[in-house]
Amino acid sequence: MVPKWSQNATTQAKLTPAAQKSIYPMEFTGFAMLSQKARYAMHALLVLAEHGSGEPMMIADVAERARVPRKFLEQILLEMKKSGIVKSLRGRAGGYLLGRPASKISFAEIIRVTDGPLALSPCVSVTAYQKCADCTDEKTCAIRKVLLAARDATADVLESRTLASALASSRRARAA
Amino acid sequence: MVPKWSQNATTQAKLTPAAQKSIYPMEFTGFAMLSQKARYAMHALLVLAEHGSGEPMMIADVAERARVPRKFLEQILLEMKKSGIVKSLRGRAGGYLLGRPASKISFAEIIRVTDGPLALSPCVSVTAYQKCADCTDEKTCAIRKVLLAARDATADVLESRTLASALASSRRARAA
DNA sequence: TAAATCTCTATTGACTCACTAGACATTAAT
DNA sequence: ATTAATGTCTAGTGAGTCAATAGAGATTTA
Repeated sequence: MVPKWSQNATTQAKLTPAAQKSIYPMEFTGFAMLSQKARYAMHALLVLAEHGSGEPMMIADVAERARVPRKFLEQILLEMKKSGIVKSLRGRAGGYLLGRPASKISFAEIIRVTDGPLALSPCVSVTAYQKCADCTDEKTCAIRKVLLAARDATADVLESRTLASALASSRRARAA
Repeated sequence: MVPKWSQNATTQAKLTPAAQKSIYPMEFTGFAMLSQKARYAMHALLVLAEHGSGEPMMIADVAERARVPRKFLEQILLEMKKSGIVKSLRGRAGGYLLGRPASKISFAEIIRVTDGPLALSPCVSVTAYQKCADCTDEKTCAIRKVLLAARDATADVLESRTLASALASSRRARAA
């Protein structure tokens, strides 16, 4: 039950093939753990945000700067495009650009696209609500109240942090 | 990419075998979604909390009251026992009891046992920290700050809510 | 027309999830 | 001492997910 990445190094199981090839040579488990895809997406979008909104940036360049496997990044950026987070230009001098100012792209949005809703349970999801099948009374459910509070706390943080604010805070940290 | 449980009913894919048999006939996806095991654990522990600390309660009874498959519940309670959340009596008139007062058992603890750390990334985990492999400087990482704030927000909520407080709030809601 | 780019679908191997099965150990009543 | 009732433990299973990889197709510019 103990997640593999919480075991100490000597007892650690062998790596997944993904992890062996990936720049993240660890196994992750944990109920709220972001997928590799989400981490890749955040890195790539920060690269695009840093690059600015002048010329488009080619997938290959983004892949290199963000250290994301190129073919995987293609899929990720395609999803980002479908959700409006980025836009693309095709053909000869094509590439990717942010779809909106970096200050209008929150981490909550990025994570929802790659990994789905933030809620701990469908019955507390704002973007994808569903009643639990066994729940006799949602108003009095002891568990739902807790999960709702947890979701709201997470969402508050992730909605308020944007690519722009993250970039700014990291620049501030670097300066200091 | 859109998680299946956020699609509307008519386009919903067929259920997993687990979901078909389970009392939760839905598919879940979502980065922070609790496992079925965690939900079962919370239900079962609330049943034990409600039952009180007098006589032990048999697995079979807990399973029925909490509506959890009996064999699966055995495994869950065994893990809970190993972490000290419950204790058991073996033999003829055996059964399970909470290992501590319900006011000393937080949801954070339950979830950590069933689903692992609360952190969104190993580098922000308090209970199972690990450095990310690609991270050149943790102090200036744009992403880490966001994930850390999210983890802290979630943990604050889940650490503060206990079986006792959940039970009380649900009783209050029922009275109103 | 060719070259460079993004777009889309399919496939893969290792792993996880939610169980299920069944043998084993312990205790209390008879 | 035996038996019945309980918890303990290990292993297995089928469907599904994750993190890619492969390769053909569409679009644009030179």
